[in-house]
Amino acid sequence: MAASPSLDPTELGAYLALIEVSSLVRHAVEQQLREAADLSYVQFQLLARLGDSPSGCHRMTDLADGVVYSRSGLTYQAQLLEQRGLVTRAPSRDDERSITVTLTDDGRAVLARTFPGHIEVVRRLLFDALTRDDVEALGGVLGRVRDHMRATPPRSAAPRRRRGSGSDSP
Amino acid sequence: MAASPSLDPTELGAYLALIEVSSLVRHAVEQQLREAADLSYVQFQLLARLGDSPSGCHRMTDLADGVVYSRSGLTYQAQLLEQRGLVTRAPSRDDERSITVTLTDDGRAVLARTFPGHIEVVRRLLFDALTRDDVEALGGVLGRVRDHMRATPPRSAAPRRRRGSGSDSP
DNA sequence: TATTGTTATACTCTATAACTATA
DNA sequence: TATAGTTATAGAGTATAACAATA
Repeated sequence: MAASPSLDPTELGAYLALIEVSSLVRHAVEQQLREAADLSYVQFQLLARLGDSPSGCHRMTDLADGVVYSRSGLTYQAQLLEQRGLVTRAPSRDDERSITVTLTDDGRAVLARTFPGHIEVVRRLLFDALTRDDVEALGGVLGRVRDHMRATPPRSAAPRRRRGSGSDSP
Repeated sequence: MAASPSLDPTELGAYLALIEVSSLVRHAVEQQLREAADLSYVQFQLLARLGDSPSGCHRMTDLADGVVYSRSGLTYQAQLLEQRGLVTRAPSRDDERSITVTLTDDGRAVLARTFPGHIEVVRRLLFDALTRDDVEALGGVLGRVRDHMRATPPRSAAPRRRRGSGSDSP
């Protein structure tokens, strides 16, 4: 397999541009979040995801699936947020094994206070150079990629599976 | 400040897709590099950049500008590569302050052995869902963003400047 | 037994500041 | 003085494995 694995120059260029752009955006955004609210990007993502939910809460597992790659990593970040009083954690009534993470008023306030600056950085870095057509094209293509990835065997969501390339039958 | 900072839904969607896609690509690629050659992504980038150079060498500063955000971070990674015999470091004849980093034969071999698998992951994840037009559009737009970013005050390349938004008097 | 989550631990990476040496 | 790079140090983040509790 992987006989002629080279990418077209066009593909290679797109890949390298993706890496460079996303790295710079990520870096700039992390810096802004750190200064504005002393939040890591993961922490911000957790708050944003909770804030986006109508109920303002999610189970740990749901959060882990969308944001972080290991459960322990999520536990770590959630603990930090809880210590700062930005979220609460409590067992779910639905399923006693699950923990429901809920955004507090303080957490919502921090989110509201942080979001504008975050968006500002993104817009300046990412969108100021683009036309509306560019933005639509970018979102369209990346959305397609995202859907493809979500449908693809997600190495992360299957901590059980040894990402072995064939016989993983225990 | 930042009175109406919200992004269009289109912009927000493009941004979120960019973050999710780049995170997943990065994660998958890092995993592959770690398993295939025990390389971090930064280390791979350094090797790739050196391999891409006609002379097979670069100054530390040039490498730092393109790959890493702090000089000490680059020193750290370069040391690891040197310990493994994948690069050499020697003072430049041109400017005795500079260190010239050179890819060794072993380094080139590792690069050659690692690149196909790397590309394979990228293609499967990123390009299998895209048409040629998609790829061209993606590369075009991201290339424009990259150019814009490179022209923009690079917070990273100016470790001296306190990125304070006006009065940075300590 | 399978799932949810935590803990303990070890390790990688990164950044800051102080330092040396050359231009 | 400014630039190129290293070192010391400290801290954040992540993953793995072992663990407890619920379904």
